[in-house]
Amino acid sequence: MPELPEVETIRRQLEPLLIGRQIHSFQVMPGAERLLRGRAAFDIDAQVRGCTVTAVSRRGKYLSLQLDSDQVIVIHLRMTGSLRYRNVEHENEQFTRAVFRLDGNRELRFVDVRKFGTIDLVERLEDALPALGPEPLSDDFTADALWDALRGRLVALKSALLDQANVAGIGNIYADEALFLAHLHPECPAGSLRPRERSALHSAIRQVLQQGVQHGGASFRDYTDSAGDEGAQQYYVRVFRRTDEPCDACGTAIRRIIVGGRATHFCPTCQPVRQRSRQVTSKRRSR
DNA sequence: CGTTACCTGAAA
DNA sequence: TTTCAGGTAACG
Repeated sequence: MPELPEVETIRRQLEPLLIGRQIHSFQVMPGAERLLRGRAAFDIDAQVRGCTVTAVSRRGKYLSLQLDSDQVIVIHLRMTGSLRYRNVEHENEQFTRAVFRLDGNRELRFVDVRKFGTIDLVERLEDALPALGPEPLSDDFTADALWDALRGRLVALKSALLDQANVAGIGNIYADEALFLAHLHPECPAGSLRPRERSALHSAIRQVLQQGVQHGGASFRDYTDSAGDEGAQQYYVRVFRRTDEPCDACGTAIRRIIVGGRATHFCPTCQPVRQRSRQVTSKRRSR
């Protein structure tokens, strides 16, 4: 469920709460063992016991807790995962799948209805990450860097935005929103963008993600932050899940289509299919 | 490359 | 009862 702005919101909340805290134990609930991707809970528990959290970071949609043992806990929330920072006495959330017991009678709870989320323990962060594109809110993310990822590709532009190897952290909400802001049709070939469109897309991506962070993320269905509160970004979306509602730029009914297997929302007037898609040139060399 | 599987509950 | 879901990896 959570995309970059939601994970960043959680990171900002947890950072001051977790830094300096010692982990007393780690436990996985019965039936949720798969979230460790084959590793045994007792093994993780043995390694993190007594360790202190020294940093809380984010890369794309991954959250990581650096430990003073020089190991890193890497968490991905996938579709319905969330984290809760609670006092031990606080009522247990339904669908709690794993718990880090901390000093001061605190707990970090991993809650996840669908059990898609994962927790890894590694020596170096990169060991737990797949190939990821640039961080869209960092200086590394330039219009040129974006174009490097899109050039030569025939896939639907939206699918390219969802590919974490191109840009890290964009998900279904912010892909639709960025394309709306950039006036680009979600199905146009990724490699067909002209220079102005590339820079429009580049700034649209940054804008929607920044706005998402400012509003504490978007709570459409499941997302809540580490205190259990909702974000506000759902009140600011222009197209996402607004099927048949009037576009607030031009009044045209928002359309919903499926692109790359994902529900996709756009304004057919503000985001027209390009008359003649320009040739996709220079094939991109394989990474 | 597009499609399917992974899970489970809420909404239609 | 069926459809749908803020994601990704594994298919063919």
